Amino acid sequence: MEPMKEKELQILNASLDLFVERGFHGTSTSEIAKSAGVATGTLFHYFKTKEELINRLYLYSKECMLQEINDDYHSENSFKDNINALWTALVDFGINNSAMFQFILSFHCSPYITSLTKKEVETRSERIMEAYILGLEKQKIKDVPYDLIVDYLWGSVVTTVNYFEKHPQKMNPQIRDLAFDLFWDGISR
Amino acid sequence: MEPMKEKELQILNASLDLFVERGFHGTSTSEIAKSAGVATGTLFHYFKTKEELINRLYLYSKECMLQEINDDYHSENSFKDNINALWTALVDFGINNSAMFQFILSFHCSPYITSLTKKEVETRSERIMEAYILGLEKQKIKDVPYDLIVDYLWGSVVTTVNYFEKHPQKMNPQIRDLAFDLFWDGISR
DNA sequence: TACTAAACCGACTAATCAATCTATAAATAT
DNA sequence: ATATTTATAGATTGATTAGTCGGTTTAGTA
Repeated sequence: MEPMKEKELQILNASLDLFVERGFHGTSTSEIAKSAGVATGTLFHYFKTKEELINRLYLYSKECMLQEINDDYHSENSFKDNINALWTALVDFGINNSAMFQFILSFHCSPYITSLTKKEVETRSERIMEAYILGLEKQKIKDVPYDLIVDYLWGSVVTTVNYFEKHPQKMNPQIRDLAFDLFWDGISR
Repeated sequence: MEPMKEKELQILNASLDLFVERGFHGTSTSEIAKSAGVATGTLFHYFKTKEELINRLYLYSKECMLQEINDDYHSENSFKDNINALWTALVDFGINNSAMFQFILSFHCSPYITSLTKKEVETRSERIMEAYILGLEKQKIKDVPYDLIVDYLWGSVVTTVNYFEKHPQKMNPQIRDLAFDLFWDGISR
């Protein structure tokens, strides 16, 4: 991604919080501009339309998340350890970037995100996941459609992050590892 | 719930589809009225405000879902069989009532649903789940916080329903049972 | 210093929104 | 039969919206 102007980032960050809180149509461009400390004219200088804003915001958020799991794969580690590292990185990202995580969650199947944006994100996502995927040693994992396992991993991450959001006092590595076991013991034979 | 006038139901059904497709603020009351085949005046006769409409729609949807799992508990069956019946009933509801399921998913933590509505739904929900909960025999289940198990069950249902939505050709009882095993083997020791 | 282009501003506009209002028609009660 | 309430419609209203426009400031460059 190209480096971003300061005001552009301010607008992205302001709209991130507002979109999560009130949704796409529930947030007016003037509110975003005010919250970002810029004029509406400036907003439309950086983003041609409100739709372009949310699409760029989606790309930006996904990019942030993917960067977190980019360097976690180590071929010398066991398959379980690698999956655990991936799962944990995603959960940690969700906890430390609550708004971004919720945004990705809420908007990944939203009609405002164009299919072009989705495709761009998916291609990137698949390339990064590839390393983990290749390690999918069939003998240790149940004979279940590959993409069901992937969806199930993401579902488990989402459940865990939301659980920690709801019960912050229970947020500790022990329960986190316990939650991973719920996933791992489910998929392993 | 009280019996509903015909037009009231038409409005609820029309708004269900539109809210899922375009969100709360993305759907205008005039669109809802048109799609329901009534005038806007009629809509506001049955629902004082747009917010009341979405709250009543939420109650109505949850009620439909809870009715599906109301009579499935049988104390003479094993704990696993009961949990399986619950899980399967929820997945089947999600498949057969796609819009309602997505609506519940999207709006259960939405700011438009008042805390009063949420409380009303939760109380009802907890009373129905109680039977299943009581059967939670600790010796068969991992020693994990009770509400994490509940969240994890719901997460597993959501993942499974969405998977079937995405891959309709893979929607069969075999894969459904396989998905249940992913959940069950995760929580059982 | 003088020129240019990009960044930035906020008043403005046409469209759209939730909700109201007035007017009938239908149903129910007396 | 008559009075009263309820159901329905659609035109209307004041507020709000996404996006524009003309002008000003800032930053880079010759």
